[in-house]
Amino acid sequence: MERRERADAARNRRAILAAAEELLREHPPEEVSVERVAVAAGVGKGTVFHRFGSRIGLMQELMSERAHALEQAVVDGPPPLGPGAPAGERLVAFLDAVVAMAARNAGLIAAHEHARLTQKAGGGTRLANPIYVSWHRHVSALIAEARPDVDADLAAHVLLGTLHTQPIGSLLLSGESARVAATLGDLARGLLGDAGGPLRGT
Amino acid sequence: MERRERADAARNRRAILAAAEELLREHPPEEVSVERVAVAAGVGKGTVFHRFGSRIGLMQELMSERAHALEQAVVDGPPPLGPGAPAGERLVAFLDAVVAMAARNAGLIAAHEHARLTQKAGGGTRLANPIYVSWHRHVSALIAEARPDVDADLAAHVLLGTLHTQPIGSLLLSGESARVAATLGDLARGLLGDAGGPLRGT
DNA sequence: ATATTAACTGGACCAAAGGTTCACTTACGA
DNA sequence: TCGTAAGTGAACCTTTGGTCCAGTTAATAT
Repeated sequence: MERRERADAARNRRAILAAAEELLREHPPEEVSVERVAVAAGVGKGTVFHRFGSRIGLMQELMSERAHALEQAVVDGPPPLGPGAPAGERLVAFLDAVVAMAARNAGLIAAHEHARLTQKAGGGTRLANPIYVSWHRHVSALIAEARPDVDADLAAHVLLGTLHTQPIGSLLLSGESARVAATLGDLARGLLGDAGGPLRGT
Repeated sequence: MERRERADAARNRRAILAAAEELLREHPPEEVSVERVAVAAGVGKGTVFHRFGSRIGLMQELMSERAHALEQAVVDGPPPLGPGAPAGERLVAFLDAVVAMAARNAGLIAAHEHARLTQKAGGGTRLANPIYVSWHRHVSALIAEARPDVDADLAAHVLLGTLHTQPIGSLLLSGESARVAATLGDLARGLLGDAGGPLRGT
């Protein structure tokens, strides 16, 4: 018979995630070692690795929790985020939503990036991050739909990759996410050849 | 009297730089430890740190060598890279040149990024990298000149930060720099509201 | 209730890498 | 030739991601 997760394991898993979340909210990622998370959660280091495989695994689990809501809104939700609106509008709406999410989790994103670079295996492509992949696919598809003549795949990497970048990361941390959303919107509209151009607000 | 660099020190410095360059050309950055560079250069690890201060210091020295030529072309050289051409043209020309340089040194850029994330101090902003700062200032100024209404500072970060991003990095490594240059050009032209829009080639 | 078992646990342990120390050596000016 | 500041490099330190494994325990079968 299929055994489900043991009660104690589930409790510890939640304790670890909560501890990591809290530590990342109050400390820069490079100060949040796996061991420290384990201590804060009241478990041994081995347990953390047993459950999450690696530092990256832990970060990814945290990311997934957060990304799930956005994912649903895109697939099922009402326009302009969900299906139904024109591609251009959906793209801008999605970028807004992603920036908002990134702003709320700037520390976590930085930590994930930190973990990725710290790891040994060179194979640690960002394409191994399922969340990034799904976001990229979405943005890329929207761009291609609106402008079949541009390199949608690459443009999507530029727009999304920005969020993993340090100068933008610190802006998000300092609460200037509106600027980031506006600029990404300008770039996207410009790329799609929107007649209004990058002028915003006017 | 002012003493200049000792002959043996100069010899070792060049040996270290050459060894690092060679190793980075043939191995992914996370496999090129400072110690390995030292061994390849035939010196002790302490010497490397004495000369360059840290892993980042070493990488930055290598970058500077490469960036110097481009710097000159921008300040002194003929248009459209140098002064004289309209801002929009200078911007596109500069992005082309930067992408070309990044393509030639993709391994080095990845290594620098790797070093930055590995270091302890949280203060390791990218703004501590003088080359990035000068590039950013240039791009930002050009954008502001052409379109005073957009957030030039941030747009410049998006355009340049892209080059430090992993998906784009691997494209550069695999020789697809033309795509990268084209897409950055599309984005820049779109942002500047160029009538031609992002259509290229047509 | 008891036995069985597979999953869970956690602290000791390991290796890699950046960085520091310091006694020793050496190039260079006087 | 001599004094010295600069240069050198091997041993050592520390941190951290990750592994090991012997002991523990929750869930299931009898």
